[in-house]
This record gives sequence, C-alpha cells and structure tokens, in this order.
Amino acid sequence: MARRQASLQRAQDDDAPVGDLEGLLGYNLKRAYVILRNDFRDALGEDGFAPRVFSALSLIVQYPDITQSELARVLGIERSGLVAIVDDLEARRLVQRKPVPGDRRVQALAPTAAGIAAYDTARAAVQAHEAARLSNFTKAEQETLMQLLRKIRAVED
Amino acid sequence: MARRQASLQRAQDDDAPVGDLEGLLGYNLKRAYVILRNDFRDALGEDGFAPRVFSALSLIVQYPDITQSELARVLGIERSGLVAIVDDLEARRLVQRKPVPGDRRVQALAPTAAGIAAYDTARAAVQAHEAARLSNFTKAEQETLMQLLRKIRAVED
DNA sequence: GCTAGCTTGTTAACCACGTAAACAATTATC
DNA sequence: GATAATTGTTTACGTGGTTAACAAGCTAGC
Repeated sequence: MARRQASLQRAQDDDAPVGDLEGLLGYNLKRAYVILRNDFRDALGEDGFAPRVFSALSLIVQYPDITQSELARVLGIERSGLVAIVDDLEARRLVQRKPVPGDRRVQALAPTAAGIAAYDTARAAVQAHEAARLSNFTKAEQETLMQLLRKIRAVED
Repeated sequence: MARRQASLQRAQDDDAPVGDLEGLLGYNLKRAYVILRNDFRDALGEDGFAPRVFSALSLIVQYPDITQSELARVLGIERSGLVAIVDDLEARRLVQRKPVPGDRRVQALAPTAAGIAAYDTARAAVQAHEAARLSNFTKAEQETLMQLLRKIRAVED
C-alpha cells in the first residue's frame, strides 16, 4: 500500500480529503459539533444555559406536562442524567415539577412564565448565532445539511 | 405568539421539523455525532482505540515525525490534553517519541510497524461501520454531507 | 553575550456530560 | 396478593476536555 506523506499546510483548501480523517464522517461530525457547541456558549454567555439544559427547556416549553422519563427518552439520555438538568431548571424557577393525579411515581414538568420567556430569549440568540455561522451557506445548503443529519438518526437501530 | 403543543409520537417522520430543536443545527449535529461515536466504539470493541486516540494515530501514521504541538493544533485540542493520548499510544508500543536534533524541546512522533498495522486494521473497521450506518444514503448524499460539514469548519474564526 | 520573552512538553486541579448500578416508592400483571 | 415493571433519585465512575503553572530550551534585540 502506497502511504503518502503530504504536507499539513493548508490541507483544508483541497477539494479531496487530504488525510484519512477528512474522509470519515465521525471526524467531520465531531469537528463541526464542537464549533457549534462553542458558538452556543458564546451566544448564551456566562451562566447561560448549558446545551443540554436548553434542549430540556425547549421540550418542556413545547410539550408541557411531559414526564421526566419521556423527556429523557426524547433527548436520548438516561433518566438519571436528567435529574441534575431538571434540578437546575427548577432552581432557576423556570420549570416546576408537578405531581400527576393517578400516578404518584410521576413528575410532570411545566414551564413557568419566566421559563417561557427565558426560552424565547435564548432560542432567538441561538438561532441568530447559527445563522451567523452559516452565513456562507445558501438556504438550500442549510436545508440539505439539516435533512441529511436527521436522516442519520432515521436509521437508529 | 401561538405556541403549539404537538404530540411527541413519531415526530421524526414528519418532513418539517416538529419542534424548535429539530430546526437547530447544533442539536442535529450532536444527535448525529453521538450515533457515530457509539458506532465507532462498537466497531473497535472493548479496549479498542478511543476516538481521540484513533485520530491522533491516524495523523501520526500519515504525517510521521509530526510534533506534539502541531498534532494538537491539527486536532484542535490543547497540548496538555494530547499528553495522555500519546502516553496511551506509546504504552501500547504503537508510537514512539523521538528526540529531534536541533531542538531539544521537541518530541517527534513516529509510528512503529505495529502502530501502522493497528491503524490500518482500525481504519478499515471504522470505514466499514460508517458505510453500514450510511447504507440508506446515496453516494451523492454522502459526499454532500461530508462537504457541507467541512464547509462549517472553513469559516473557523 | 545576555537578558527578556516565547515555545514545548508536562503535571495537577478541575469541569461538563454522560453512564451504570442500586434503591424506595409506586403501579401493573397474573 | 405475590411478582414484576416503572419512575425518580443518589452515588460512583468514566471520558474528554480545559486552565494554570512549571522547567527546559530556544530566539530576538540590544
């Protein structure tokens, strides 16, 4: 097998992937994800929401009275991991744990008025920073990218 | 503002994003990244390479005598974080730290024969599992996705 | 030459995010 | 009514990264 030793200078100007890594989906996903996660933190600033807290709040606002188990399932994380997230949101008075009549195991999660307002503000900031990051993309490219990313999830075993 | 409360059932069958999260690039990136990372671990099995170790080995094999600082820069991580990765590779006798004549601060990283062989095996396994994950994608879709992900990195500030 | 500043690799302490295992309380199943 | 399953929770742990400090070595300016 011929093993090429190329220069690392300006590797990403090339059209074809220079190294093996550039041809791997996992690597490209991770690099892009890290960039977007850093943008997210910049957008929400010091003591803003962590990404996972934002995601949880988003679902609670859009699907009020969702239970913790269902929320964990939708987010793709463990129930145990969700506890700290909901603790955080409840400590900020943005979300309330409510008992559900008929099943005393369950806690329904409902946003407070402040929670809805905070979510709307944060969502606008995140959408704005994503738009800035994608400023060199056409609308069609943005939609294609998003659709292909969702397609990866579609085959989830 | 009209706030819709939709059902969570089968949300991902819809064409248009049902919730706000589905319309956010960061969320879709993270979900896809987690899937590929889990695939990666399945592909390499117990005590296989961690993703970051694999990435480092890949670059060391393809660019032998790269220095630790340059490797960290290419990978987008801190020098301090690379130490444990190289320690790991060196403990497995897959990579060797070599002194560089003319600059006694620097350690050049070179793969051993075992390192090259282990990398080739691992790379084949990773490529195979990615191909399986993308089995419902056309070739054109795969290339488009990869190109768009790289384009996100192209605007790195 | 010499000093002041930079780079390299390293350690240590820490943080974010997640999992796995165990558990009490409650509900469902048969 | 016994057994099993589900819900939320705590605790311990693992992974993948960061920042700050440091010693050693190199470089630039005078």
